[in-house]
Amino acid sequence: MATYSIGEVSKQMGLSVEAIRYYDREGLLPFVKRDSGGRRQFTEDNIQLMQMIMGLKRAGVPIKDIAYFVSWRLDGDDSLGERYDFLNAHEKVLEDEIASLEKSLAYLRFKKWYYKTAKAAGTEKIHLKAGTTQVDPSTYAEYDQLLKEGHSAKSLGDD
Amino acid sequence: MATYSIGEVSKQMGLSVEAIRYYDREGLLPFVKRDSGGRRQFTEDNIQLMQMIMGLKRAGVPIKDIAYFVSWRLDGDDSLGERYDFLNAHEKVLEDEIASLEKSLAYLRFKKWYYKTAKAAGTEKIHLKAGTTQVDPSTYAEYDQLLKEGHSAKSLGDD
DNA sequence: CTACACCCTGTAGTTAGCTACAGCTCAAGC
DNA sequence: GCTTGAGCTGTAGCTAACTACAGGGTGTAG
Repeated sequence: MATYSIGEVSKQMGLSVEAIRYYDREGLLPFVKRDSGGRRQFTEDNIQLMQMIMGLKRAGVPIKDIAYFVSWRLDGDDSLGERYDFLNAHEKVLEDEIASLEKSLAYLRFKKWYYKTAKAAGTEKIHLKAGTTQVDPSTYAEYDQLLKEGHSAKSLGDD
Repeated sequence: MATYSIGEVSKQMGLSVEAIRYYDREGLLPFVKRDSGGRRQFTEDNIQLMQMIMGLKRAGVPIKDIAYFVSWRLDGDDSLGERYDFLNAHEKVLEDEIASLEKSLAYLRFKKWYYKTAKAAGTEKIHLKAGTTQVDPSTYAEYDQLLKEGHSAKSLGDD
């Protein structure tokens, strides 16, 4: 069965060699065997597992939590319930995070429209209560109106 | 005009006093004046601005970048273009991040379905190529089929 | 047989975004 | 006029997720 060195895996997966060793130290790769000289030998199998692990990492799961997940794997079918619960909990975290980012994006698009129109007018004053740096309520009202008229938030801010 | 102490602002905005001082040190609050004893005095105006800044922070904008944005504000209307470009660039970052998280979420939901069905069968083996820890292609095919039949990814993984 | 690429461990350093003192000042209440 | 609470600065410490050596081993090619 073909095996791969840490350097090969590094290139294949786009991770630094140091990062892979770090993941190993943190308990993410307990399934990786060593050769007689103490070097890590990665099998196809191992690499597929690592891809799963990187999937969790991309999903924002902390490395310590992934280590738990991986250790459950070693317990075999007994831990199927724990693993399901773990993913379920993290699904919620991800959903919440996406929702929060969507809100931030909406806010950012409002601000884009705000600066686009200010720039067109040559001054930010058109949006401010006279003599302050506070945004005038009519600015928000105008934006809401435009959204109601069917303009998308994305298009409103675009130049 | 009413002003607020750092402690009041801390409670009002749900930030620690230390965090606010940290933001000030990093150049996020150059507009905050001091009283004769050197204490920060926040106006209503200041607080609205801070809320805008926290909006950018929630959107994942690094504190150093926000400091640039804030410093442009001090340049007045001359910097409206820069500020628009800044928000535009960050809109793209946010969009990409959301897209990436959506992909992760889809993956996580597949895994939930995978463990839900494995648990129901009592063993993960139903999804693996015999004798390996590699997922059998038929598992992916089955999941894709279910999605095609109109089941939502969210519902498929739910218990 | 020796150079060289690549691997190893262990330890130290880095960045972001805070948190936690230590030691001091100041204003208000009793 | 003294205590108390809140504020100040400056510096040190913390966590996550790496990165960067230093010092040493290994296996293959010429």
